[in-house]
Amino acid sequence: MTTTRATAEADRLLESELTDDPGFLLVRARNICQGAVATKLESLDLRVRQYSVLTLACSGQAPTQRELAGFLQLDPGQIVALIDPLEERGLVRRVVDENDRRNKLIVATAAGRALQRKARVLCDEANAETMAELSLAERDILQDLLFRIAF
Amino acid sequence: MTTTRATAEADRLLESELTDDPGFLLVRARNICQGAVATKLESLDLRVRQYSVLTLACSGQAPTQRELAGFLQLDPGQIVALIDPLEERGLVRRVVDENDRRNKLIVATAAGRALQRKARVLCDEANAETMAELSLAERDILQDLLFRIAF
DNA sequence: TATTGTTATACTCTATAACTATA
DNA sequence: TATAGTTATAGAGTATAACAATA
Repeated sequence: MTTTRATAEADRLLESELTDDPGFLLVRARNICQGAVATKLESLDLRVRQYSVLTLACSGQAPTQRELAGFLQLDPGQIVALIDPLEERGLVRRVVDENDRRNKLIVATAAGRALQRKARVLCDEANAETMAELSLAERDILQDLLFRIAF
Repeated sequence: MTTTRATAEADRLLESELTDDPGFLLVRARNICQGAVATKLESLDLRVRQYSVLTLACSGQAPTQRELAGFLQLDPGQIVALIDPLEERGLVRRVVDENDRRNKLIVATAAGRALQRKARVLCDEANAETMAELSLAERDILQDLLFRIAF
């Protein structure tokens, strides 16, 4: 995402009622945050989505691809293309669930866990930059409010 | 966006540290909100982006296409394709800026203003649904926090 | 020379449906 | 028959560069 913050250029547009639209604010905040994270993760050759999958694979919950799709709000068809490169790089493995052989459980390898720890640090940095204007208490409040919308 | 909330299916994944990542929460909240708004606006044959442009065109600020691009975090090249159908439908007009004939000012027509008012009502409904779990005071807080990240 | 809008192109993301293997 | 994963395809969204008109 090369998109500039491009704020100074059009300050007068803040007059618009769009500025009061929480949906619009969510889109802008998400774009800025996503852009910051994506930039940081480039150094590890990871996409934001791949980082999400890797983190879930590290959770110890051994999610199925179907569960990943639900949690990440993606179609199951997209999960395949998301996991393939991670598996090729040896970061995660697809383990057939012996209780139901249709399921493939996604689990991180040692290399995957190591990379996830590095990525996590970069993400935290990016998020801190994005929320630099907010106090730590405000960040906690935001997190709580977003969680209740998101789940 | 057909994406389901798909929460019940993978509640145990909430254990993952991803749940504490404000970037991930922003993405999920934005997806849910965007989906609700998009569904509502379908009845007016409006995309979310088009609604944003239309609202800015109604602001009385007569933005240039360049200013719209900055405010909406889009490349100038995309603004053309965004405005063309609105102009064809007679909702906005491109007015050459006589002070600088390179600029085209985007202004809403009477029909555009009427449609924007309808769309605004639908958006408010969608946003209210998205934030149903939050008290009115909490919605104000969220709006403030998001604004400070977004601008 | 620099900037606005325009056009074209390629790439990513998203949505949909059909196929296979297991149950 | 129903579900999990896979594959293919089309459409929407995004990034990039070149061009004409204007400054």
